[in-house]
Amino acid sequence: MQIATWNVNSLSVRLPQVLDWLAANPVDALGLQELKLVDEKFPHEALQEAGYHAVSFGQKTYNGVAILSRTPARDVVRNIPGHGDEQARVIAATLDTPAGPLRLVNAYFVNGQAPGTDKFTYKMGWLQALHDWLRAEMAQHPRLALVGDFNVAPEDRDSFDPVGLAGTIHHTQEERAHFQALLQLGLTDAFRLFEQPDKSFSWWDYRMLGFQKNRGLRIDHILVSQALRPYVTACHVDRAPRKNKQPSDHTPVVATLAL
DNA sequence: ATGACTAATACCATTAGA
Repeated sequence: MQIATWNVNSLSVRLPQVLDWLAANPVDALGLQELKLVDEKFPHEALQEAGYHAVSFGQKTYNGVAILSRTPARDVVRNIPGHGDEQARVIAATLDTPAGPLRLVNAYFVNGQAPGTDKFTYKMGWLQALHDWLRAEMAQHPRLALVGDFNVAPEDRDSFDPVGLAGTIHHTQEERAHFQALLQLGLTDAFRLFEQPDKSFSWWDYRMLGFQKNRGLRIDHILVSQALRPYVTACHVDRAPRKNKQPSDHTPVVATLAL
């Protein structure tokens, strides 16, 4: 089976591209971020016609996440239990595969704007809460994948300019320490299980010909638990949608699992 | 480089993204 993540930067605008992409890439599950719409406006019908069930957690204007899946999702959790949050950033659900259940956690991590800002403080608290909840979630669901827009470039090689951007948002020690803490829960970055091209990124700024110059960051990730890791047979970034007319600034990341 | 794009808002300028 294949699972994927894609920050679409407005599902209303990007729905045709999502449908096109799913037609060409019929993944079993897709985590979407930055829906920027309320649940009442979620395009269930169009996705159903494309062969996908969906569970969504939206809000007006900003944020919003959803899980699309070939089979119905169950035991849906919205946001981090016990962590009060006005922003719709997490949706988790269980998918039943022939080989057993797979727990999928799809998250739109906080951006954080810049170190020293209130938003950065919010990001740190959110990351800690996610970590603490995931520890319990993984104990309950050994076969777990955490996918989404992490808004963290884990290592220097995940940035087009690690020197110039050192210490800036997505590159700070604090953010990277939180990413490492997730790995210490037993999660593995599926992308790095395999040989990858240099300068592999998943986001490029809309400005200054960022994509054309490959001035990007790898901030969209698929992390798998120890129980899932042996089943991962491939993981790649699909740059193709970034070449669309009116693209999202992010592009999908896809992992293949022998499930 | 206080910049550049893109999307949403009950709006024609501001906020947010990363």
